[in-house]
Amino acid sequence: MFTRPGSELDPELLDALVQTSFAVMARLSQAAAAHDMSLTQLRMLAILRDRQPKMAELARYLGLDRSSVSGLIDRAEKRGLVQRTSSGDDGRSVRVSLTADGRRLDPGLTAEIAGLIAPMTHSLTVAERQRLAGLLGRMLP
Amino acid sequence: MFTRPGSELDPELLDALVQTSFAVMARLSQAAAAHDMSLTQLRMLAILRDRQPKMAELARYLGLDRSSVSGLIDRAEKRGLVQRTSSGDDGRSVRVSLTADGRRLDPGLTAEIAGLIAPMTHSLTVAERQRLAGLLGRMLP
DNA sequence: AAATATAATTGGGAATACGAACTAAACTAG
DNA sequence: CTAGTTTAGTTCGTATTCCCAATTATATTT
Repeated sequence: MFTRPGSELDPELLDALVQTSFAVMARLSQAAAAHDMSLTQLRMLAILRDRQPKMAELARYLGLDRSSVSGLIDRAEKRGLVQRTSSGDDGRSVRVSLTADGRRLDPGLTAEIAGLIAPMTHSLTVAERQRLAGLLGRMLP
Repeated sequence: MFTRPGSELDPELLDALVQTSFAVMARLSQAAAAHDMSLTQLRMLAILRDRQPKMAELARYLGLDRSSVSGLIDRAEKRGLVQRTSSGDDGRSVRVSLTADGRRLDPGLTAEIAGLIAPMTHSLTVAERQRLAGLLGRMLP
C-alpha cells in the first residue's frame, strides 16, 4: 500500500552511488582545474571530441539552456578552443567544433583524468574492477 | 619504462565510472531543483544532517574556499534553513547547524533522490545490486 | 505574402566560486 | 605583559555559470 514505486532501493546502494559520484566529480573538477577549465567546459570538450553539434543539440547533451551554451561557447571561442561554423543549409543554425588548439588539449586532459581516477580503484582486485565495469555498464542507457 | 604510475585503469571502467557519475549528479541536481535548491546546498544539508561543523570544517567537507562557504551559509540562513551559533570556547569560531525548517526539508529530499536514482538500478537484478553496492563501498575511503 | 515557428543571441539577475584584503580573537615569545 | 603571529570568519571585487524573457534572423506554413 505504501510502497512508493521505483523507490525500492537499498539505502546502502544509494549511498554508495552518490558518494562515488561525488568522489569522481571532485576528481574530474580537479583535472579540469589543472588545465584551467571548468567541469562544464570539460564536458563540452568531451562531447565535441567526436561530434560537431548545433547549439541546440549541444544544449541538450549538456542539459543546459540554449542561452547558457551561447555564453559557454563565447568564452571557449575567445580562448581559441572551439569555433562556430555556419551550418550550410540552414542559415540560422551554427555548428560548434573543436579547433586544433582545443583538440590538442584533449590527450593531456584524458591522461590527467585517468591518473586521478585510477587510484580510486586500487582497493579492488583486477577481477573486481572488471566486474564493476560490467555492472556499471549495464546500468547505463 | 613508460607506464605512468596509477594510470593502469581499464578505459571501460573509467568511462563507466564517469558516465554513471554524471547520470547520478544530473538526478541529484534535479532532486535539488525540485525543492528550489542547488547541488551545493543539497550537499551542505546532507552534511549538516548529522554534524554541526565550524565554517572551516564545512569548507573542508565541501572542498570549497572558506569565503565561498560564508556566502553559501549567508543565503541558506536568509532562507531559514541553517543558523550560526558562536562556538562557546573560541570567540572566533562559528558552528553551523540546521534549523527546524532545514531539518523538515530533509525527508522529502531524501525520498525525491531515492525515487530518481532507483530507476537507474532497475536493469540490474537484486543480487547484482548487492554486488554493486559492495564493490562501490569498498572503493570509498 | 503574411503569419508562425525555429535557431541562436542578448540582456538582466541570482548563485557559485576564487583570491586578496580585512577584522577580531587567541596564542607565543621575549 | 605586551608585541607579533597565527587562526577563524567575513567582506570585496571579479569571473563563471545558469536561468528566464525578449530579440533578431532565417525557415516554414497557410
